[in-house]
Amino acid sequence: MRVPGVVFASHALLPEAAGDQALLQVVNVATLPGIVMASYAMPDVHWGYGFPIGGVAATDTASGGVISPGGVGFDISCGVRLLAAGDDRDALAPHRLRRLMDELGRCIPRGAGRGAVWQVGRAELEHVLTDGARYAVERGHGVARDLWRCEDEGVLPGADPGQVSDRSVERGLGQLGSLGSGNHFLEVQAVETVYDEAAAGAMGLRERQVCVMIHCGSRGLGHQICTDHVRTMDRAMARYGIEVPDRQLACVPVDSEEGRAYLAAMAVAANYARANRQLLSEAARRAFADTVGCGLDLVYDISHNLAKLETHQVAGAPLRLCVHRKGATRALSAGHPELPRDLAGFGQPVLIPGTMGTASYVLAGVPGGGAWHSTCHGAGRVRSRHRAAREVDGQQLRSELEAQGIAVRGTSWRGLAEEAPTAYKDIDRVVEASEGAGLCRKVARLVPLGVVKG
DNA sequence: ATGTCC
Repeated sequence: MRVPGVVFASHALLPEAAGDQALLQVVNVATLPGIVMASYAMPDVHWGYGFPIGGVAATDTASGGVISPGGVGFDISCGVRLLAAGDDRDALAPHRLRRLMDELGRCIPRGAGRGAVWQVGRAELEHVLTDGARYAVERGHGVARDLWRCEDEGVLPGADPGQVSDRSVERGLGQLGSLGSGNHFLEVQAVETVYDEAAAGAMGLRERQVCVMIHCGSRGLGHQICTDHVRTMDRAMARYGIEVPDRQLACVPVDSEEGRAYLAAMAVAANYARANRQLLSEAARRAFADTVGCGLDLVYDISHNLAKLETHQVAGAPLRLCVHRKGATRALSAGHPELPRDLAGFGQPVLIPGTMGTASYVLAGVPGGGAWHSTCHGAGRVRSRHRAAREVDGQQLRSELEAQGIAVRGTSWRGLAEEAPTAYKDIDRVVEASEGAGLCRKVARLVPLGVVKG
């Protein structure tokens, strides 16, 4: 290990599921060339590809620091977007909620492969890949204000479609504006508790308000980009004299041909993911307008799978770092120049999707935030998909959720069972540990009214 | 996460 491993967690949250190698992965990441300060893990840490999910690692770009696709994940720029409705939950009587959920269930494409809100050709897709959500808005899929409330204003700079394989583009063509599967969802929620009135007010949130949370990523396009660049780096590593304890940690110097190629391709996938969430927002807006007649204003949009080049003070000197966040969310403190002007006094909004049927959170960045201003990203899995599918009956789970008043529009019974709340850590404990560790503070807690499940 | 193996 070149640096220590630092795990932010309560004892109860430490990964202990049989065979969960997450803490070994924290150790493995600590061996990467150029890593600075520590290999960090958030309270929702669990076993991932190479890096743990919930891992944060920064490398010094000026002294051979590496970039590793495993430190971003296969679902590049997977993230969350929250929209606030004009209506409060009191206005959403059961029959109106049912109509709304039926319409969302009809118009939100989801599941492996199939369906997209926006059918584009190659030329149009290329604009999406370089200009992300901004291009979607320029083409009428949203309003200018949406972009002010997106991380990076909806566009990650430096995207080069020339670094992306034909196969990646092919996979991306038919999926623009779709949830995908696994833990991805679109939920109708209500604000249950506001912890910080001033911050919530600035974000446009109040108690009892209806919201829409969208959790999805870069679909097959991002997956293919990760696959392609892991293979390239696996072959190139030896030329740079790099050895890693796990082939899944394939990496190259940030400042190398392969490193720059990955970052340019990663930005392509990030822009696809941001446009994807923008298009799904527009579909949700149409469904709300048609069924309950109210609008949806964007609260924020933020990724939890990304590497970014950031300048941080290390031992009193500014260093240009490549900060990998995989299942970890950036959480800038108040006053940072990258924050939207009207939110500058409150810290970066951090959107935490809970497990299906449980709560979700809005958090904010705090001064002195550790781990390069990062915090948790969600509940964190504790049981494998296989085990959850064996132990949970999807149809029974849906009945239980409906009995709690949560409308469910799913895709497959098995997929529903794999995402059972029992397969995940308790989101309340994860958020409590994150706040307790000084990584963020609570702004609001939201509860589900209806879920469209990928 | 992922046309859950080109």
